[in-house]
Amino acid sequence: MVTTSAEVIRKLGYPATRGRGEILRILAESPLPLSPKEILGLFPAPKPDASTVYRNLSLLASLGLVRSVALHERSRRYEIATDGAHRHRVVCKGCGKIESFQPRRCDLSPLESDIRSTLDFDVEEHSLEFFGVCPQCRRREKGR
Amino acid sequence: MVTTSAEVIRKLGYPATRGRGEILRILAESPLPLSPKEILGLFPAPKPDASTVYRNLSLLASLGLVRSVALHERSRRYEIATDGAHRHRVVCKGCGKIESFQPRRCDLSPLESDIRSTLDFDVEEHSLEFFGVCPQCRRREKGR
DNA sequence: TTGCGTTTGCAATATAATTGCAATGACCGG
DNA sequence: CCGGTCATTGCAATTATATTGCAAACGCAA
Repeated sequence: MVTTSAEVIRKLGYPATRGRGEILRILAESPLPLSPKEILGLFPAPKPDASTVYRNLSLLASLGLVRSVALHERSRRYEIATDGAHRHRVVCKGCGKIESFQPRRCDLSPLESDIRSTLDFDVEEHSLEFFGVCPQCRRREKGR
Repeated sequence: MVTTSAEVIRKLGYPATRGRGEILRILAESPLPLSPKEILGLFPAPKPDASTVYRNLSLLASLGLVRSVALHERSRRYEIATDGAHRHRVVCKGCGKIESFQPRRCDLSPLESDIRSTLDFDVEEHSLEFFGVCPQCRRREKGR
């Protein structure tokens, strides 16, 4: 039995509007985290107002259906959170290119217990991003 | 022999202005990463214009003397990068409290070689932040 | 289909960051 | 120590990003 995103949203107690469904679809189809503006750009006509996109991204994030990704940029980015797969990013310092990858292992539990015992924080999630130079920019740098 | 921050800046080819020295001092004395606005607030009079703070933070970041920290907030934060210590953050989802810590071990090199071999990116740095619930907010949640 | 509570579009507003330009400041050579 | 040069600063305007109030439109349970 398939569970549509609309059903998920309704089960969580909110009306499944067109905007919400589209945002989840757009993010699910994107290999990269998207900014609100990019999401709006990918909306089929009629495009909603930008404020609707912002409001829905906040709601979906608070419901745990999307996740915000911080990449040291001016604007936030969002990714789908419903496919369970935990992903990390590599960002090129030269050209800004973003690549996602799913780590073979991502065992930060020793660190998380450190945090638990030292700071008494319950850690619920983490965000791990890498910054470096992509092949193209490396070649360009070498060439100089 | 002591090396003042002014000397460091000059050696890198830029005039050592008052603003630059103060920013480095303020960040060096802060246990937490600060936003540009917070940094401005900590400036002794006469306070510079906000644009000066932004410009100098960009410059100091490009020189590698400060580092920006992304905590899923609207504004960037900055920390001193000259004390060598690599730090991570734990942010409370309830109240926003930020704690810094220096991990006992932070060995992400297996992940970084993964990235190197799979994506051919040269990884130069990473950013690892944790999000959870602090003791106070946990108590408050339980109490409800 | 109807009614009710939520969401949307729109416009205004808030917040963060960037830029152009004239005046000021840093610092090198003498 | 002083003057000249070039970078930096303050100021004001501008852009980018995000948030909010409110009336009209929509989603959905019965």
